[in-house]
Amino acid sequence: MPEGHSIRRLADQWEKYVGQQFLLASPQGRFGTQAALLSAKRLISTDAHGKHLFLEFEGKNFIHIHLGLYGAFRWHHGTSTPAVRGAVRLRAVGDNVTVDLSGPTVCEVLDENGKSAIHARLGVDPLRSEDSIENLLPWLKQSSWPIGKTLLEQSKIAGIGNVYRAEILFLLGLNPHRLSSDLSEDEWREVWAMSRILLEAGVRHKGRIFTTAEELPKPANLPLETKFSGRTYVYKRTGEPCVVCSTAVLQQELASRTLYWCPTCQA
DNA sequence: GTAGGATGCTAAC
DNA sequence: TTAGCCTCCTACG
Repeated sequence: MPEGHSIRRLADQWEKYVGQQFLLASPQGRFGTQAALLSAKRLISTDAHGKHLFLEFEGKNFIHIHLGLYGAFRWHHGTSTPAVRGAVRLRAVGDNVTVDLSGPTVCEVLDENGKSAIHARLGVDPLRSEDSIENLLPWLKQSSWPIGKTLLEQSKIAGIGNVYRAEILFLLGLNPHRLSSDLSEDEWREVWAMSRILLEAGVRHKGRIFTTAEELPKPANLPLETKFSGRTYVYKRTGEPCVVCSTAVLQQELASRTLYWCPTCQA
């Protein structure tokens, strides 16, 4: 689940508890010392940038979390504290909620400078309304990276993962191997706009990626009244007929991740 | 019921 | 470059 939309959603969920005190513990042990340090402090604010989540506690201390591939939060509403299930790195107990975090790639406490350093190495985020792709255009114009690689590069564009990469490129009919410098500025603006639309939809759909949803933009030349059997157009659909042209969807490695695409629609 | 891959990154080598 | 994280989902039987 954890592409940028999931992290934004988590920040929104935590936002409801701003002002509350949390008792922090690390049942698994790996976050024990730092949990003790911040335990019983009030939650001050939340922030999400790309796939990184920040929870600010009193004293300008930030818990920085990156879920990686497996990481997950489990929310238990109510006053009873449930038994720990699995390897829980961080348990936060508030007035009316218990939140368990397991399997993150990163869970650490940072000060303001540490947080700034993370922001500094992340690119523009389609879910941060103040961000735009305009300042990145000069870099894109001279980049020889294929766009399928650029979209996953968190230091340039933050928040897009492997599912959204495949779906964004398919919806716009872009060949993933085209060079970043080969796209016009307007094409990059379209990529940005589509990224925004899809990630925002992911937040609305409770963190589920559902790019074929009715209200979303459709690929060009989509036959009328097409019925979809899945939540994505090409992601994880190797060998299945493309919904537009019936060509078999291809699978191929690009930037160390499995890319799915239609060689006809994305010629 | 079980096996295996994955929406991703870090740290060790 | 590779192992590790340690969970969830899907495909298979």
